Amino acid sequence: MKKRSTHIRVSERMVRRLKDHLIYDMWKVALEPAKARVVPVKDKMSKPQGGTAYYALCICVHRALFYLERKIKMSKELAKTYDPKGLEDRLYKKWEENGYFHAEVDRSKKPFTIVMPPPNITGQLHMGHALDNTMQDILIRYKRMQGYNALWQPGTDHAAIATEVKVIEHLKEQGIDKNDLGREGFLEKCWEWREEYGGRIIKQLKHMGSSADWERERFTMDEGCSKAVEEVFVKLFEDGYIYKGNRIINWCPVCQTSISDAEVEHVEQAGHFWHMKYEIVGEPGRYVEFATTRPETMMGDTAVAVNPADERYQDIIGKTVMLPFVNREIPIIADEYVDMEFGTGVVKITPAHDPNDFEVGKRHDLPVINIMNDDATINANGGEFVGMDRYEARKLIVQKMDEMGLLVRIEDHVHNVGTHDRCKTTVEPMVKPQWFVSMEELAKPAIEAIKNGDLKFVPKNYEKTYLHWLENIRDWCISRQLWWGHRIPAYYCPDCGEMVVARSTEVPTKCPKCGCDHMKQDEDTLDTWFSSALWPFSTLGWPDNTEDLDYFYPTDVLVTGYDIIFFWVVRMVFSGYAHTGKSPFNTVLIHGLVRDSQGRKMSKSLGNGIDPLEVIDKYGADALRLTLITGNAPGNDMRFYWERIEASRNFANKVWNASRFIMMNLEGVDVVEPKPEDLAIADKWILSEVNTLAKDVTENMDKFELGIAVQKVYDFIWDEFCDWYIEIVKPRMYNKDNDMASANAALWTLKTVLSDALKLLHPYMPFITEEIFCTLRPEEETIMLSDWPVYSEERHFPEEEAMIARAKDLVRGMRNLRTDMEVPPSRKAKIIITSDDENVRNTFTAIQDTYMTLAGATEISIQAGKDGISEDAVSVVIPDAVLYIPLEDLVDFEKEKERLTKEKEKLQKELARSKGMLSNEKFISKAPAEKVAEERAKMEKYQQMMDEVVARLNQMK
RNA sequence: GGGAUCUUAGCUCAGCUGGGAGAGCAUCUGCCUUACAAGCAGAGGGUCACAGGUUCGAGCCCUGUAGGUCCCACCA
Repeated sequence: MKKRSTHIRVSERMVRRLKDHLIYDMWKVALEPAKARVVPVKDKMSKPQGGTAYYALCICVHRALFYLERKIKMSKELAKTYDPKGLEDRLYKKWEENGYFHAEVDRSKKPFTIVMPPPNITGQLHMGHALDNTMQDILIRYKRMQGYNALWQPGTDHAAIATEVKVIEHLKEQGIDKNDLGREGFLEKCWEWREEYGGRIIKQLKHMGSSADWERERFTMDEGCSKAVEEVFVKLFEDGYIYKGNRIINWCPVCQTSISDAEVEHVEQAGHFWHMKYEIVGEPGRYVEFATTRPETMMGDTAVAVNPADERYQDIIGKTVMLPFVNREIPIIADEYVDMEFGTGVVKITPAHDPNDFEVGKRHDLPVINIMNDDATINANGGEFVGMDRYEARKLIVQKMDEMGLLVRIEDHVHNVGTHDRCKTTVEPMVKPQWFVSMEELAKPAIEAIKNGDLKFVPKNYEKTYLHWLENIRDWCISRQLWWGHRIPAYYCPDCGEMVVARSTEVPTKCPKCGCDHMKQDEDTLDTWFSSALWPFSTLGWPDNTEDLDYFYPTDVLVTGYDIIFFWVVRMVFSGYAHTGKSPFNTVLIHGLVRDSQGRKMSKSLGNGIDPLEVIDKYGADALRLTLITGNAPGNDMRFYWERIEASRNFANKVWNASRFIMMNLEGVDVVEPKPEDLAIADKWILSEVNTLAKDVTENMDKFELGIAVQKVYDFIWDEFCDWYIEIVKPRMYNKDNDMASANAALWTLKTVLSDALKLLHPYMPFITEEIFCTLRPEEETIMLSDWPVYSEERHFPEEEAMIARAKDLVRGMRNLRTDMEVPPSRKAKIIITSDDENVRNTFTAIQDTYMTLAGATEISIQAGKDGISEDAVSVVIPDAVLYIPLEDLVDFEKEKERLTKEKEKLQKELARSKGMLSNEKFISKAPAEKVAEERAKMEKYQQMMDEVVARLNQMK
């Protein structure tokens, strides 16, 4: 436990002054018994502050002690600053132990379901998770408070490649090679690794305050999910959507597996264009010149192609050229694919190592010659270059071509190179037997879903991205040459080659064709996303027809980043339609990336990532959550910087202190619901404000405008509740007038409004709100199951709102005047309010106690005319009234004139604008009547204020 | 090549269906005031990228230009 002591913070300069006056030592002596000490502060307060020093000199020792006693008393009850440490873990434990997160089928309630995007078991919590999970938690907590049966279904993903790479590394450290262990042995290690580290990310998510139903935690490779995967594979195969084929795929030479198109990231790279030539057979000295970015593939060339319409090459179509090194004669063919305008209009065709060439090759029945091994070294088909790495071979080939006089020139060239998004290795297109999902038919309902409104994206513009991808979809390569993952349920007969696809419960022991008894399962596993695609329903029990599935499915909202729309969202949607007949969710809430303060992507290699756990440790989870949600439009990337976290922390502290103050005043007092007539105008006003706030926040949250919603709560608590209401009711709280009913009403209102505000804030800042709520209302068990505030017409008080608006105008006018005229706040004054309007005068009388203290008034008199106002009073014009303050000795007439002139200019501008609009006939005739009326009212108000200012100026002459 | 998106105060960003430009941070001034100096009260600061158009009225809608970011795409 941190030991607390009370500090009096003073600037170094003040300490010097105090010492000069011998007060310092006296002060220290006086502070001793209170165990407090004076701490000179270097930072903010070291700037010269004449007023501060002056004030300090005036403080007598007794007064210092009075404050100290109070401060010490308060620090005993609740810490002076909000300290999230300790408190967060304690509250989270309470929530979890009480089962607040758990959801069971309950037909009397409406379900609300979110499936958590399963984090990789290899993952460490990063800002992306933090944002994603905060948004989900906000929605879940909100709906739960609204009375929905809210289920947040969590779990983890087996992350095939990532995990396999991780475990291989792990084994390497122990000197073990994957292949020595064999498939079974390796898988055992993977499971062990998962046992040890796989739950790490879940623990970290809990630090965020995530209220997921951990009792339902799932894993993409657990029994149920695996069953779902198998079922889907078999079904899709039987229906003809899954096929095996020898196609050109993206091969990662480092991970040694095929990858899908979505996993290929195109990166711009500076490379070269090598212009080379092949000699035409039978025409010595005649060459065809072409350009290539990848000379090393030339041993796999099986043709040279030109455009059939290209006049330059008409006479050579059908001839052959000689391929150097391997001395193979290859044809010159004509194909539309070749762009005549580009380069020399000649393309070398390498069907085994280029997707386009593969297509050309198919059209022309060209042989496919693979020249590479799985690790991207040249194989036996590469003649003399066998065994070399692809880049090494490239260099040597260029050199040798040059020596043979076949290299024409080298050009610099920037081009897009496909890389594996996980390891950044340049992918090698290769022809291999792989499994595919035929997408065209399956995509149709997913496209239709957007068009018929079954599925919508927030923000909406991502629907275009989604549709564009689906409308141009290509078949999905689903097989991976990995061990960790769902093994493809296909079985082969080694004798006759027969293949059977079957559920594990129906695997044939004997080959159905030749009857042999040694069927072997396919070595490959499935793409990780194949199982994630089923996540919304596999976690609820599918393929079995469970109660959970029937009740919680389809889910309501899916929250995820725009970066995995193609990987995941698209695949979940088409899978949902294919296997359950429904879209797996009706709304996709998309968020952006969290970037660093300079707008760069946070990445390990740059080392610019900010660890959410570090932020939580320093500022608390609530501050982190608030920072991630505010100041950013849905779907946009956001920058993270520490100043923003501090601002959030400051807000938490504000909430903490306001609550602490209220609770201190509630101590030992029995607060009861006041009679309606006991509620003061200010009470009704703030009750009305929080009532409207509940409506607005609910509306924003229903539209998924989370940032706007919490911003409104923030503004309400800080500006309206703390800076106005609490200040207004302080005299009543202290019960200076000895009016019990009034004090009770004030305290009751404080308590009520604070409770509602805390509830509205709870989804965003769960910890601090829970801690305060439970202290404020010991009879309540938790805020997270309390009722969400609902707008009620009975608590709508427009008249009181208007009245308090007048009080604010008055106080602001007084404050401005004090600043302009340099009247110190300590100087209290008499205020005379004049207004011709009786109603206005009555209002100012009625709300006198709301502004008297804040305006720094000792006495208020309200009158119609200007009788009895001394000539040298200072005045402020506010809507419908003028304030006069007799400050004889302080009035500087020049300053006063200056002030009023400035005011006049301001009003003139406003008046000109208003008059301009109203004298525009077209505005009068075409704009809606209410707008015209509004403008007219404004004009009248300005005119009236203007008249007052002018009258005042004339009087001063 | 196609598409999306952005350009608003010194910085980071809000600004919902078009109706008097906002916040936080930073800056300046005054303040230890019966919760909070992680605070209070004031103040300054913007031709809303540019050019047209629609409209009584445009930061917002339309067209174009410039610049930035991102996604998709088979130009060797």
